[in-house]
Amino acid sequence: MNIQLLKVDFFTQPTLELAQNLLGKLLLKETTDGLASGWIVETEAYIGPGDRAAHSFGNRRTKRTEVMFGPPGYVYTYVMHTHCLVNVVSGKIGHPEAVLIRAIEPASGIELMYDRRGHEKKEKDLTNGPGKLTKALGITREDYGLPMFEPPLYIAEGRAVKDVQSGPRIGIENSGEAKEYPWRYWEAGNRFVSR
DNA sequence: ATAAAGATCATCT
DNA sequence: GATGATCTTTATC
Repeated sequence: MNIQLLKVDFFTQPTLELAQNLLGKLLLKETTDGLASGWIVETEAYIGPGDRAAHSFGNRRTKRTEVMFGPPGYVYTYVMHTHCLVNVVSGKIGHPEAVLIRAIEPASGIELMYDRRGHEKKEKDLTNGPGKLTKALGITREDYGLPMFEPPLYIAEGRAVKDVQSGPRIGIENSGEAKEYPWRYWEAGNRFVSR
């Protein structure tokens, strides 16, 4: 496989466009155990200032959301229920926007994923959810703030996506009107998409 | 006061 | 049984 890392300016496009263009891209993570990667098949956009569902809502700037205010192309990891979630920071400096990676399709290092997730599981269950893919790839809060265009955690050119669908996001029922925003994108027909 | 970390409970598989 | 942009508690500044 010829891995072609994405250029830095790929991340400078508008968040909603980036969320769509990330589909089909290859997400890679290198650890001491080896390399694991997968194609991104599902994403969600979070635009801080006007998005109640975002941690950076209302330009709330803290040490925790700090990375989202910085330049795009960086990793924003968040721990929830002992599970870890990954985001790709987007928007220019001062704009707390990010794209949540909800699901990927295993590409390489699959054995590694089975070791982390459990050999009895089906391939589909390895990465079809935010908390799942982070565990499968070995992404932890330690990866917070790392650049997404160089090892050990980075994104490269992947496959062309046939059809992109969009719709309301998931798991943010208590976010008021923001829950209606169709900022969730996924590859149509891909079985690795959650739900 | 703010941030990080661990837990609980409803929902889906 | 597993998962999840939450919630509560404790640690740090």
